[in-house]
Parts: sequence; structure tokens; C-alpha cells
Amino acid sequence: MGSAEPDIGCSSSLSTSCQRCRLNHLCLPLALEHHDIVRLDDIVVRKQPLRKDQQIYRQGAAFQSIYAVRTGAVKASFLDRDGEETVIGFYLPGEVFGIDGIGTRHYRSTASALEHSAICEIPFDRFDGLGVQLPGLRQHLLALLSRDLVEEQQHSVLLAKRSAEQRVAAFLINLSHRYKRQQLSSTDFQLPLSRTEIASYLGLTIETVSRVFSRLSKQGLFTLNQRDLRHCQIEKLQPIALAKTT
Amino acid sequence: MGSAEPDIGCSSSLSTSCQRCRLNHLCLPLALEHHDIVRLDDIVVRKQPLRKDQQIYRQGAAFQSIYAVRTGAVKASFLDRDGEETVIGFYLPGEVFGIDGIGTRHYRSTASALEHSAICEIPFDRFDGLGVQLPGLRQHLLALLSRDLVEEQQHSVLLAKRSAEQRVAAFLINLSHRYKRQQLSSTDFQLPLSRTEIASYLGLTIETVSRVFSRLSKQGLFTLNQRDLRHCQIEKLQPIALAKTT
DNA sequence: CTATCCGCTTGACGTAGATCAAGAACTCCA
DNA sequence: TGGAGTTCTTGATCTACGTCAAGCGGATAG
Repeated sequence: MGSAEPDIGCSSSLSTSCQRCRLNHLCLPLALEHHDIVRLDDIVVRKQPLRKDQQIYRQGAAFQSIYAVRTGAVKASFLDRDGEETVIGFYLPGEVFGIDGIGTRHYRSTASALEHSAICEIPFDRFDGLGVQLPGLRQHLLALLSRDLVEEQQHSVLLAKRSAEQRVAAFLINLSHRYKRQQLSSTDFQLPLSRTEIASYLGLTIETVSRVFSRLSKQGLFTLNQRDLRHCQIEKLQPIALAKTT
Repeated sequence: MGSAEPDIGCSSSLSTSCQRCRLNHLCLPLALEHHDIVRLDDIVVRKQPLRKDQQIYRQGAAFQSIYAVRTGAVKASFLDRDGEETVIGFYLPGEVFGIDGIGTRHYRSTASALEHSAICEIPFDRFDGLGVQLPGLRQHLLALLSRDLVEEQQHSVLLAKRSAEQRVAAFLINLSHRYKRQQLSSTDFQLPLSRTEIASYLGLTIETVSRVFSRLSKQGLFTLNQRDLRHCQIEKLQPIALAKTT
């Protein structure tokens, strides 16, 4: 996004510790007492900021670390053998990704930056070692995985049962919640995904997504220019997202 | 299934221990040394056999235990507020379910027996306590969750991108693998789900599922009477399940 | 300032799968 | 042994969304 730039900015945030990170109440440290956060800090690797489209890990690569988003946004996508890419998820600041590699010891998707982003890497074996001493951390990882599983189940239900309009409405509601969690506006924000990516994530075509956006904004539920969403009326989207399939 | 019966049979298997269970190489004990299995055994509750449609837990109930299937089959389904039921998963002998409740401390779906079934209950806090002493068990649970997450992601991709025929083919391949894992025939088995349940699980209608079954069996890929599948040619289903969406 | 590209929108048309409707086969029970 | 309730199949029709095709506006480059 941003202009040209040799400098990618935010070098200040590069040096941030978990203790001082404004996201520590959302992210892994939330499981820890103040004095234990230091120990997590020791193993967290704060990476060089990434440019748009830079990859964090690739599908099939050996699993080594889990990651957290500090700034920007990251998508996970799955490439099937005909070269078709499917967006299976995306992650906003404070969210953890890469945990789907724990079981198979291989990443099952490719993670890449959706925009300029800063991420934290947590080498898994060190994290696991820490878990021995800090049961809270262990519990938290378990809870994280379990909640991701539930979300993925809900995504499946969305794809299995809901119309295009319902999927798009649910997508916007979900985004809104996740921005709110970060103390950001829940009614005005940038879409982290392109139309193509949204379509892929929701199991639709780009044309359908575009038409649904047009229709909903014509109904006055929000205004949308490119990725710039404004005045989103979540309470009016809610009934659309739920609606009886009768 | 079976005839009338006051006795639900398999009372012998009721007394089985994990050590002697024929599924112990698939199920939780696989993570353990022989002499540690006894400790797992201590906390496992071998429940009364369940009849078809009996519930194990209900959506929204407080999370207490995780479960494993010993015989029979179990489905997990999600009820949305219009009363529509969606089948989100099903579990065969040796498989563990209920772990999606760990994060929220509430079950997010209802689990019920698809047929006469025997299940093992593992109270989660005792299990968790055991995990402190048996790191292998802890790792295994983590791996289990992570692999379930991957499978759920794959299910989402199936729903997002694949045609009715591809979904049904993938479903049969999946079943075949899971029966094989149990040392059962991978080409001849009973479908654990009704047409209605299969349709719900695959995001289709019952009519479409039925038509696809007819079409595929007319092509000689298998024979199917009601739930009785025979001579299933997995290697011919594979190309159908994958096929280019071009 | 004009050209090319890319992301997005919009319209016209086609189709896979949904819906509606009927009937066949199997199950359960009297 | 037969009738009522399931579950599954099959056909005829409808429709939401996909496909194809054109055009627009904003961004970057020459």
C-alpha cells in the first residue's frame, strides 16, 4: 500500500516487548501474570516488517514456529494441485496463526502478508518448553486451538447453508467484531482482503461479491469505495446474516 | 440396526480396559507407553451403551469431558436459531470428539449416537491433570486438535469450491480411509449417515445426494443399497474428487 | 498528459443444483 | 398380513449464482 519507501516505517514497534505491546491483552500474553510475560518475551522473535505479498511460511514446509500479527494483516491460503488458490483464513493484529501445523509438523497452508505487516515469531519447541513451567500458557494454546476449530466449523456451516448475501453479511459482522476487539472502529475500516480474496474465502465469485456489496450499500447498510468501508450498520446486517433459509 | 433386544449386547466390551481395547493404537493411548496406559485407564469412564439418537452432550451445555467412540458412530450437529440442524461432523471407533468445547468451556454442538454405540468418557480436568505427568498425552491432545482444525479447513475448501459430485466422492474416500484405519474393509461398508445427514454435512440437498449416488453407481464405481456400500473403487473416485474446476 | 494495467462494477445469459411433487422400497407395529 | 410412517429415488421445473463480456476509474509509468 503506502507510497514508495525504502524505509518501511514502524521500526520503533520492532523493538517493542510483549510487556509494552498494546495488543498483549488479546494475544498470547493474556494468559500470563505480569512477571511471566518476560519469559515469553525471551523467546519471541520480532521479525523485520514484511511487505505486501511476502510469505511467512509455505504450504508443505516443516513446522517450526507459531506466529502473531503485530500490525497489518496476514492471509492463509491453500493451493490445490491444479494451482487453484483458496483463501482459508486471515489474521489481524493480536491474532495467532500457524497453529494448524502442530499436528502434522508441516504447514498445511501458505501464509502471506496482505499489506505491510509486522509479525512476531514464536519458535514452537521453546514455547512448548515454556509451557511446562507456565501451565496458563499451555491452557491458552489449547483454548486457542479449540476456538479456532469452532470458528472453522462455523465457517463450514456458513459455506454449506448460507446464500451469497448471508455470507457477505456474516463476513462484515465478523470483521467488525475483530476491529472492535482491537479498540478500533467497528463501523469504519478498511477491508483487509481484495474482492478476489473475499470471494475465495466465501466460496463465491468476485462478480457475486461485487453485486452483493452494491446491493447492500444501495440499501444504505454502509458505503464502500474500493476497500474503504464506512458507516456500517451491523445491527441491520445481523438479521440478513441469520435469516431463515425457509 | 440390530433386532429388538432388551440387551444391547457388547456388555463384554463394556469392561474392556484401554490396555486391552483393540482400538488403543488409534485412540488416545497411542501417545502412551504401555505402563502409562493404566493411568489413563483410571480416569476413563466406560459408559452404558447408547441407543440410536441418544445424546451425549448438548449444544450450549457446560464442557466437562472429552469422549472417544468405542463401537458404533456418533454425529455432531449444530442447531441454528431457526431450528435448522447442520451435521458438522461424525466420529467412528477410535476417534475422539468433544474437544471443540475446551476453548469456550461450552459444547458448541450436540453429539448423538448414529446407531447403537459404546463410548468412553474422559473427564477433562482429570485428563488435564494426567497431562502434567505424561507430556506425551498432552502433546497428543494438541496434535489431535490441530489435525481436526486442518480437517475442518479442508472441509471448508470442499464446500467452497467443489461440485456435488466431487463432494460426494470426497466423502466416500474419507469414509473408506477411516474404515481402513480400523482394519475394516475399505471397499465394503455401511454408510454411518442417512441421506439427509450426508446432504447436510456436504451442503447439498437430499435429492442431489441421491442423484449423485445413482449416477456414480451407474458408472460402476460401487453398488449401494440404502446404506450398504459394496465394491467401492476408490482409485476411480479419486480423480473425480480432485478434478479441475476449470 | 496519455497509455497500460489492475481491481472493481455491471449487464446478459447459461447451468448446477434447489425446489416441488410423485412414487417406490423398506420398517415397524397391530 | 397389511397399513402407516419412514427413507430413498426419480422426474419436471425454477432460480441463485456462475460465466462471459464490456466498461470504468484510479494508480503507475513513460
